[in-house]
Amino acid sequence: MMDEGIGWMSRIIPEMPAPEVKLCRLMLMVGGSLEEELAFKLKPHKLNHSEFLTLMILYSRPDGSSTPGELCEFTSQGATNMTRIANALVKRGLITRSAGAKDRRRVSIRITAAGKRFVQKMVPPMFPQVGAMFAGFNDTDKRHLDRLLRKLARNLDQLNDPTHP
Amino acid sequence: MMDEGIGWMSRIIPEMPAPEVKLCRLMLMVGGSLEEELAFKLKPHKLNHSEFLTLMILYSRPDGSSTPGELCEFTSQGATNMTRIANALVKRGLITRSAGAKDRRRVSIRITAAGKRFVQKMVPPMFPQVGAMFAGFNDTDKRHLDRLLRKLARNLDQLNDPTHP
DNA sequence: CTATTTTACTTCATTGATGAAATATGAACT
DNA sequence: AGTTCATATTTCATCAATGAAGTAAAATAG
Repeated sequence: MMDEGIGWMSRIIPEMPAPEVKLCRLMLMVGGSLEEELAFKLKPHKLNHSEFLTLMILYSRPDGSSTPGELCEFTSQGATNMTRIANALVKRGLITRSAGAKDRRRVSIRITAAGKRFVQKMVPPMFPQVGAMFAGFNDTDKRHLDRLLRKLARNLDQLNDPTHP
Repeated sequence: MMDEGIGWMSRIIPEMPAPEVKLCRLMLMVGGSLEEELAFKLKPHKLNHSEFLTLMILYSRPDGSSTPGELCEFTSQGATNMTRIANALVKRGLITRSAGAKDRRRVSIRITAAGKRFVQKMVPPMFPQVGAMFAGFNDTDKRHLDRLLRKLARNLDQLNDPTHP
């Protein structure tokens, strides 16, 4: 269906790099499905992707704490949205927000015991679905996919950044 | 960075399928970057992803026309949003909206001559970037990536659908 | 042939994410 | 010390996307 569309297009616009364009569309589609799937699994817990990711990052830190700025980097969210996320998670008692000790501009965000329990409860039931996603993938497939995605990620990063655009 | 986070996590939650979870995160990250990159290229033309995709689908149809419902399917957008998209594109003169002839519930949406010119003007400059994304990918890499992404897409589709959930 | 149900789309209210501006603290300069 | 500049976060206004309810035209049932 997408193949037809792009096939037709490449007949009208012959200089189009059809295979690469197809891969782009594929990536976008799969990425979209995956987000959708994740949102679906998170909905019962009243979390969205960015809130979940924020919580998971806090969970995965030895000391369970970070700052809004750091979390913005790690989650690639804007500071504005991080404020909202923190508000939401604080309201649910999953994290705490406290004035930074050393630099008082920095706000310290820390996952609570309830937050940790919450993660421990909600995450494992997602594992089977994650497994099912990769049904039919052998170890070589997984290694290849990992390698290709990482290379793609690097290329994408360099695309706008590249110290000399 | 992500590797560390997941590495740590899998130490606390040993039943986690770490390689698969990593691939998920990778997919989400790469998908996100790609969306971002696309949004960036579209911004100067005052289009967003869904509007662009809608326009491209119309462009790639032999008769240049469709209906909101069909476009919803193809773009995986909600009907509500399709109304907004159509409004926006009509306002810019890139498409027309007219009452359906046969079935008067169906609205006919058609790309205009101006819309086609617009596409022809804006699309080719994106090609170099698309090429750059796949720098260092040989044909085998591309074939592998295509195959793995399609398999992943199939698995994801079956995940919620599967005729008997 | 009318009454009900279904389909196709639109309108309205709400949510999540963003950009621009405001606030507050710390760092650097003179 | 006092002024200026940079950094960290929040507030406010706006937009895109969604869900729920509304409207209008077909399809179907009685």
